[in-house]
Amino acid sequence: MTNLVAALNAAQQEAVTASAGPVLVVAGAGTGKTRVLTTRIAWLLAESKLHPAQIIAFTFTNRAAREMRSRVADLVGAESSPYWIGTFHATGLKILRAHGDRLGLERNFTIYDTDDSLRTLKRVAGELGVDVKQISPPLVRGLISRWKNEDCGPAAAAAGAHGHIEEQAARLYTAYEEQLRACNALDFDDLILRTVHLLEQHDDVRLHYAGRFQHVLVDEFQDTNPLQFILIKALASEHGNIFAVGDDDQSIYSWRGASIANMLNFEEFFPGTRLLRLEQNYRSTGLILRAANAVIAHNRQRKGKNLWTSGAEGERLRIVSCVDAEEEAASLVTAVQAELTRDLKRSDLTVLYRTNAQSRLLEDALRRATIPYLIVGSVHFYERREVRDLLAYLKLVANPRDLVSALRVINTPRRKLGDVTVGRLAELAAREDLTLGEAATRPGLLEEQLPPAAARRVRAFFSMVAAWRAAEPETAVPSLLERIIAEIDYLQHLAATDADSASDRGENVAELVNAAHAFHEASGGGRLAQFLEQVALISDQDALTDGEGAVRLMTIHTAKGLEFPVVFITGCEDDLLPHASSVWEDHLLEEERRLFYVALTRARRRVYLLHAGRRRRAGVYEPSLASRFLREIPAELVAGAAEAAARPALRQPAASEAAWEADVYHDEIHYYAGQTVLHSTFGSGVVARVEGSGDNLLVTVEFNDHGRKQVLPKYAPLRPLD
DNA sequence: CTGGTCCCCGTTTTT
DNA sequence: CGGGGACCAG
Repeated sequence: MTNLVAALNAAQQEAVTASAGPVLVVAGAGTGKTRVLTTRIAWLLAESKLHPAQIIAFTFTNRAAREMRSRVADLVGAESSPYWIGTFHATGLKILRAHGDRLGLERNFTIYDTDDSLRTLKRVAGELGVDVKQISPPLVRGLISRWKNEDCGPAAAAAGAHGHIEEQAARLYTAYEEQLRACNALDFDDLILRTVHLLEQHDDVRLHYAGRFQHVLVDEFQDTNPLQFILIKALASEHGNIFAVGDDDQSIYSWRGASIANMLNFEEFFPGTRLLRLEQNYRSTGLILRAANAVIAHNRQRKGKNLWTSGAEGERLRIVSCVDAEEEAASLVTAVQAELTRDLKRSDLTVLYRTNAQSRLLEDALRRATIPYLIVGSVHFYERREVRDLLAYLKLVANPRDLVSALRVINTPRRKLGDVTVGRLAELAAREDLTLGEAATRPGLLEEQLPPAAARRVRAFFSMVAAWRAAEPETAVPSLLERIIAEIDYLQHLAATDADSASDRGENVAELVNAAHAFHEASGGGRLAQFLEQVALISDQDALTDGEGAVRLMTIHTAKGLEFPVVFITGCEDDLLPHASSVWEDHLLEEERRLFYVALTRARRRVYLLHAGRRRRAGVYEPSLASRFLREIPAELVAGAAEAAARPALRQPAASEAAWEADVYHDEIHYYAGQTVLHSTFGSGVVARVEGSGDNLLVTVEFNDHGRKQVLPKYAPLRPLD
């Protein structure tokens, strides 16, 4: 199997062929991390004669799982590829579906996503009389999530709670857990937490898995949280063959409970660990790497490494200073258009930002310039109201105890079942320990509390649901969905609710139906429960990505793991990148710096760094300073302004000083033959000829050191020296 | 119970 | 500036 590793460099080979036992590979951005993981799997299968079922690999995103699966399949063939390659959540789910009964879980449990959890929490807060103005449900949800990720139950949370807010949150946590149990539902964190409990409390189950999996592989190990690490350790508890790949410099999820300590202390957890480093980068130009190295060197919390490349130095990074965020958007468009006149496709260009809110302005500008663009993974398809409504119907069909879904759709479309009626129904059901549907069909029960007309309407709704449920076993998922849409006259409901958005929302409904058809075909007639599972764990970077001809826009977080020829990093300003909430504490600031590092290292060839002197926040202009991270990039790596102008862009206010760079991008410079100009790469020269105008302006320059060149000022800035 | 109005608040990042 | 929730008048 030498051909497997022949094309790898020495460090990669060492990692791929490492002997059994704990291995930690510190793999910098673009050093072939995925390649090492996939080749390692192939190598294990071939060399150690392992069966595919003896290998388990974890990723963080579905996208990464899919890529790993397909690349392993390329190496060993689809038939011999491991079955257990997936995200932590998906893998937990798989295990819980198989053995959850040992924890008292019913087989058809529902997965509650963030929104479902929040609704549950709000309802519980109402019941407990907790003031949601004082104790905000999203905050509590965050706390509960953190507790769960530290394997801390309601009792322990209450015991360790500090202050009023945490005490109240712990109280809500208790009630929330009871609610989930009553609804036969698990939230995202439970998928891992319960799996851990299952393995801890039932040794036969632990042995079943830990005995079977001979090798545990983990991608993006720096993003694991303590709970995920416990899961990994449990699965590796029999043999200790753990192969983790990560980059401490790309740890950007500590807010989600990820602990860089897992990475920094790996060797303590696993004595005898082989520590390997991948530092040769195959992605970016030398200058981009030098910039990234220089920036990240300011962090103290790191293992330390230095990326290098044997490839070209490439072009310097370009800082684009703008007066305000509107101008930043305009400059982006100009730069994008300039790039498109080179040999690049729109999909080679990617625009990054810190917060989703920044995209609106950029989108507006791109739209005005009729440049096709694609937002990757912001408002998730499955989070749209119309999609969630319909999914709630399906969830209610699949799980009669799903209270959140029942409450969501009982009066959508309007059925004259308002808060009062529904509240009384819920009370009756709780009192009798019944589901809403059972309470509704129990003879005479509704009449205790409800007027006859209301009781009739409630019954009508639940008999409709019951009919769907009865039909479900022999109905294909897409047919069931179409039937529901027709019977509740949902498209009519959309039109009546908001005529403007009805057609967009209608398209989303159609898209959901398409997804159901696609699922039906792909799964060979899979059941409703499977469909809902798949939907629950998918985030739709996976769903709608036919953006070949579009410029991509996404958050830096979303961009992790991807690479692009040209990257535009927008909003390089203090209080945005680094984010305002993170500048006051060192370890938070370091995470922001890692984020910036991730952004830089996405680029293969060119990087644009845009920033604005002011930006609207909540409708009001606020002044913005250039990001401190820009100052951490050595001046000689930055194009144009670097030498002569000493980067005026980095000072504030930028109004007059920013004009120079703004000029470059706004093409307000008039060139003429005989003019002396300065080029960022070729140095100084004399203009020989000027042709064309606007975007097509072509200037022929006789450079002092590089001879005669034709230059498009649009993308190769020329600074007049006269 | 519905539909309208008003006001508040906000924004970090995601499985 | 925009969305969502609270509140009030039919």
